[in-house]
Amino acid sequence: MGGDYAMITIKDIAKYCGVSVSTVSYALSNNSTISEKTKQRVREAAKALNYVPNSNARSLKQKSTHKIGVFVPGFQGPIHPTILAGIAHILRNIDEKYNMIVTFADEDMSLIKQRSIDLAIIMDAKTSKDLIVELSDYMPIITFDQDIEHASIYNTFVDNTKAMMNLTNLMIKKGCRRIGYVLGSSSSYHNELRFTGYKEGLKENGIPFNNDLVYNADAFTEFKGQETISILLENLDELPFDGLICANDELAIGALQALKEHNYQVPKDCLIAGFDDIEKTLYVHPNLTTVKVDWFSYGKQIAELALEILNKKNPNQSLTIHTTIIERESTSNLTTSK
Amino acid sequence: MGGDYAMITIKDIAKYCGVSVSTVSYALSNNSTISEKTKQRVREAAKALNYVPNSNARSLKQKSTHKIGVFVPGFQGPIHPTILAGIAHILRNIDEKYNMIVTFADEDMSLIKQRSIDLAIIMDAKTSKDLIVELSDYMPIITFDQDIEHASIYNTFVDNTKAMMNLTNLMIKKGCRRIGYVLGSSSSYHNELRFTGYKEGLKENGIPFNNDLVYNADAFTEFKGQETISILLENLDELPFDGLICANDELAIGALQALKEHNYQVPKDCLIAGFDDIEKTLYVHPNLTTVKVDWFSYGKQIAELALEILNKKNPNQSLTIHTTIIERESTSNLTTSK
DNA sequence: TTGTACGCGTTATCAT
DNA sequence: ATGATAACGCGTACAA
Repeated sequence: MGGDYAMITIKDIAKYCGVSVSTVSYALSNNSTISEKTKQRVREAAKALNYVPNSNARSLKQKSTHKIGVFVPGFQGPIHPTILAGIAHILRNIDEKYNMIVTFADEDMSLIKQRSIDLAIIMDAKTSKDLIVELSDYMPIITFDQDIEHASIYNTFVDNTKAMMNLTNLMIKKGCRRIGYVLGSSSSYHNELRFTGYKEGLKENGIPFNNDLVYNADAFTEFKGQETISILLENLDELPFDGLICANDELAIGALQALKEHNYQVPKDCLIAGFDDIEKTLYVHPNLTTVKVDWFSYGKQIAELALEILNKKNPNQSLTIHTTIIERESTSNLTTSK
Repeated sequence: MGGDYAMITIKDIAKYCGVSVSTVSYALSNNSTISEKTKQRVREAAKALNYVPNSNARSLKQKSTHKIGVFVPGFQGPIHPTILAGIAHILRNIDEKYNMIVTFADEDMSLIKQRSIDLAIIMDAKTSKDLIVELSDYMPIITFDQDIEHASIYNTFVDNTKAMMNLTNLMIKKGCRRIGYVLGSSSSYHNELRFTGYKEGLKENGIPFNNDLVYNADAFTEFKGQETISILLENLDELPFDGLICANDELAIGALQALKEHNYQVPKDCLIAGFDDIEKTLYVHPNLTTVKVDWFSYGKQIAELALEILNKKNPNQSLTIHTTIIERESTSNLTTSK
């Protein structure tokens, strides 16, 4: 028989202590005009009565909820959980308490418009730019992988291009001279950025870009990676590349499979690398060199950005997240030098 | 240059339309005492001015937030994401809108005590019973795998025992007569319940329980499963069991590995099954029979329970979630009959 | 040092 | 059919 959930208010404390509500309010917010003695009495009463301030009343009055909303497309996969943990880590360790509340991104984003939160972090790629701009009328917005120049919109990015440049550099340093590239889905923004990084990496090292070494899988799946490279190798007597960079790990794992099927050995005959550091990169043989984003650190950076915004520190409106290359067996030394 | 995020209130609409605030409020809530004409005018003004009701003011007045809080230990793994999707699925498809808010379970559960939500779903096993009981003073609480008899606490369970009974029945039906059991971590509640199910399954079929066929891995890991069975088999010429039930999938996968290493064939020489339906059960050979909980459906059931509670329908305070056996190769027919 | 009074935005009661 | 006004719980300027 669910009860009535009686609520204790400062009024109750006032009555209990025989003082006015404002005295209670002042005492609880540790205002210096209240005598230490009454403060003590009020605090004890508050504890005795199990008083907790009503957040709705407080938010209404202060025009601030002390809540940060995170809008995710879903909770699947390793990325979002880790980012959320990073955000929570920062938010837990500050004195001024902020609650992190997570929700599915939906059409209307009502939590924002109804002002249930003070700041929104939109991790959902499907939310349209127009909607984000509209939402920024209500509160500051932090985006992920969007590029919207607008007041009170703060964009965060993974530096895909730089990361792929670094990977290309690595292969060249390892002795590769004919580096192939497997493209992912052509409609993807990431695909383009990563490809650019590959080309810039070559350029930086004075290696001419050769379009014949670019293979378009037009998807980010293991299957397409396998198929693309398999079809290629069927008509060739020898490997056209001594290194192969793939737009993501799935493609690389598929390509690795295709190479094995055609009796080429990695990393003996060619090096191979992917992007994203998915779990499976550890299970394949040889295990796969890849680019990893430190999502936990990213979460922490977002949370710090959020706090700066809320504290009106006018932080930079663009934040780049750095990446690390995870070197594994698939790029240990090349032995054949053709 | 963050702006000031001007807020439009019913006051603004009232001014705009030249009516009083109460008229606006009535019009927007479609009260029958307001003429159709002014309703129309007010609605248009609201749309023109981009009016959205302030949820804090509304909650303060109505003593209800229309928000449901879900407290999770983390977002890792396949279970919680799926449950959340199930909850969201129900909450999206009702006319009376409720927002789902997800948070990490922390020490103080301030969102509850501050009345930022109307009902809490606590999915975190670490939250103490005492705290849950305390929290139930503030609002209805739905728990997971707890057993707390108390007003306004609603417990939900997976029926581990029944599931394991069913699995034992299946093996017996397939011809097994000497069924072994691998225990998981002894401190786990689930471990106990599942073991009970195994014993009851035997009993139901008139097969005496034999403690020599119980192997204690004392953990839920693949490694411990492998180790436990491997050590066992080293000192034996033949298999002591013709079926092996493991307290979870990790253990079963480890045990499977050990059997292979000792040149036993599954399911030819013995059947094997696990519990949880983790993804890897599909990748091992033979792929693994297991017990699956339909977490999406569970999420839907929780959400429906929540709505019944909020609508004062006085639902049952205990909800059992059912399971399904997923039959795969590891329990196809036994061929050797010793 | 403490109390009175008002406002935050909304809804609901009571007049008009 | 519409408007004035009180109330929700809290915070704070001002008065005492």
